[in-house]
Amino acid sequence: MTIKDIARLSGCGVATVSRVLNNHPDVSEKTRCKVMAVVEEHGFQPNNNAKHLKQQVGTGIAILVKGSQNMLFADLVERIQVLLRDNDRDATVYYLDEDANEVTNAIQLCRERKPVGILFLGGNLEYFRASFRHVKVPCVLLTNSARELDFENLSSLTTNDEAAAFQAIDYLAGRGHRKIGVLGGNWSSSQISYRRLQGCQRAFEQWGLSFDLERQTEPSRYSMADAYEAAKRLLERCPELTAIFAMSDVMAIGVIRALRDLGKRVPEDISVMGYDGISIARYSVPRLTTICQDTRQLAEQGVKVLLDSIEGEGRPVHKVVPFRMLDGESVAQCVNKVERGRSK
Amino acid sequence: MTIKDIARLSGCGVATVSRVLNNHPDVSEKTRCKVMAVVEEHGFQPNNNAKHLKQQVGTGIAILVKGSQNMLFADLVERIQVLLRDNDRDATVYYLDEDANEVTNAIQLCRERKPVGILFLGGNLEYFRASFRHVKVPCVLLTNSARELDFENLSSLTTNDEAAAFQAIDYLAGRGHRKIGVLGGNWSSSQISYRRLQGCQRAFEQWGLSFDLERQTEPSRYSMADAYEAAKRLLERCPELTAIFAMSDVMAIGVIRALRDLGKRVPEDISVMGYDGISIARYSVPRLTTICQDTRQLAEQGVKVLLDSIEGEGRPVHKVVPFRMLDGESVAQCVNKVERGRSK
DNA sequence: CGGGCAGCTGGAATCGTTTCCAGTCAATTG
DNA sequence: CAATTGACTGGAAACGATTCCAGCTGCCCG
Repeated sequence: MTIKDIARLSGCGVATVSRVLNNHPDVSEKTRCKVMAVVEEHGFQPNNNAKHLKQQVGTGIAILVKGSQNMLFADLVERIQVLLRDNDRDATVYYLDEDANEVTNAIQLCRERKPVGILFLGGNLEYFRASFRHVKVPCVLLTNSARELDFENLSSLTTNDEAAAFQAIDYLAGRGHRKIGVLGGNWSSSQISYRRLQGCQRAFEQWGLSFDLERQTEPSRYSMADAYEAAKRLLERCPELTAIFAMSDVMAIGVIRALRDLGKRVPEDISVMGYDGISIARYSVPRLTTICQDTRQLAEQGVKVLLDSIEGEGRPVHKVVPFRMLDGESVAQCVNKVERGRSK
Repeated sequence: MTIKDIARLSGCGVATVSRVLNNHPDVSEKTRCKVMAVVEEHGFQPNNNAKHLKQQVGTGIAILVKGSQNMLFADLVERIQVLLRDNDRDATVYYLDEDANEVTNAIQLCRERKPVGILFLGGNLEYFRASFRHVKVPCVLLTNSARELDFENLSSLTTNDEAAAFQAIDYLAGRGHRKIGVLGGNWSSSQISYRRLQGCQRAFEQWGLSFDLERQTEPSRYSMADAYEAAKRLLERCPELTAIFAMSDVMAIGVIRALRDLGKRVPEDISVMGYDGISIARYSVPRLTTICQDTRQLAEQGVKVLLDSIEGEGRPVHKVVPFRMLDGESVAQCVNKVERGRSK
């Protein structure tokens, strides 16, 4: 069933049918009805390949997601999909392994599909530097800043990771914690983790707390399983900790489980601070005290920026969306006076 | 940059270039190299619209997901995407609201996109009866059986919900629980919930336990927030319960949170049984005792069945994949002798 | 009455591929 | 040496839409 058949059946030319289908103004009401009747009757749908071939555009948008365990991203992806659909766009999601090597692969796929725009969740700047040179379509990086790259087609939206991490540590220190462990991604390969770490360090300095990077931190993937193991390693090496800052809520869940398996209570024996503010934070036991990223804004603005870029609206933008602290039950006032007295 | 340019630059015909690009055998090694060199140099990618237009096929697969809160589906979607990618297919995910009205909308989109196959997670048979009449491409329904529909193009893969729910209740009853609440979807609109409910009822009968459908059950969406509220309503109405069976782990998390907020300990005061076996089950506090669906098999077999159908391999199939009980800490032996003594 | 114009229509060119088919060239064979 | 083969090759016709452009009305006005 093609446009030609419709033309034949409705007794007019293909051009007219096309005009009806695309709501062009200069076609008489009578003809429009006649054509629509035939179209309805046969449930005709124009062939998108032919359409896009002629129009020289795709409509599809690619969503690249790095680290599928990340529930924040799952939330974002869903919001984004809905928003795009409201704008008559549809999106293909590509999940990338947290390990880097699959990325070029995904970009390859992405280029084959010729999306008209790309949303990248959690990507590293290195990927862009290395592989996005030849990507010409507009691109929005979410939860990471690409300000320093200033590519012609690359915008970015992020939480102020440094400030958020600062506040997390500040919050813990303000409750008396002096020995705080930090669990996050690989500092050297992930800007996001690195910036959060910097925020931590600034807070430690400001409070005059010593911070031994080697001892008090432990790299981990952003998954419960990895964080579980990492927390055990960390606590074995550094048993004097009274609080742990996990750089994602999913990790925090793993950490809490690990602590309980070690016979420690949260928050009575040790406090845990999360990051992200995923929905489970409000339902877990104990409820997570966490840094809450604004997924609604990230999604809405991300989509808006991308669509604007696709429409050809000027220069890339690099925005920072606000975060807020979400109080839970996983952080307690530090009362281990005995411990602190004994140490040193 | 088109295939014609490549032809001109490499000094041969378009047909030859096309053959090189598609790895056809009858092209000399020399020509192949020459063409590939030009292709590499310019980073040429053939236009998929033209390709698919000519080949009369899309390669895309649509994944329809009903109820985005469902983490089991999130897990499945990711596995499926990876599997499809390994088979050189790419997929577009459409999230549907748990409310029905959006479905036709999605089907509309689906038809515009002309996917070559559809994977439907958690769909109701009514959707198919109503809206899938005209969908001609192969379709696989996951986590629900479509055996009774016997559409030409509709396969299905599911866990034996009835047996699984039976085992859940049987497990609880076997640990001394006599008053068990059930939290699930809307029995009348969701076959999945209904079959699980039937399994429950069979178990109650077999143990000779009374079961008041109105009092002891509470419908809820498959989300933490809804289950939280539903559990509170249920317990207010029916305070003598010693165990609650939640028809998804996500719901179980909400239930546990609600119970704690009511001052009840899990599992000491009241036991909670989940369903799905999502990864968080092993990390939550307490660890969930739950029915574990085999997501690996669901994904692998689902993809296999769909791809086979696309290749045109005969009749639709309706398979049942095994489940298993995952022991956690959210169910305890019922020792409320006082309670039981007092009642009646 | 004829020229001009507006409103509508349909033929045909176009988009970038794939693939059929006819053609070239060199090697092999009777 | 001519004929037959086989391995390659390139021109051109699809695929199904959009859109330019030319044509056909009917109408108004001078």
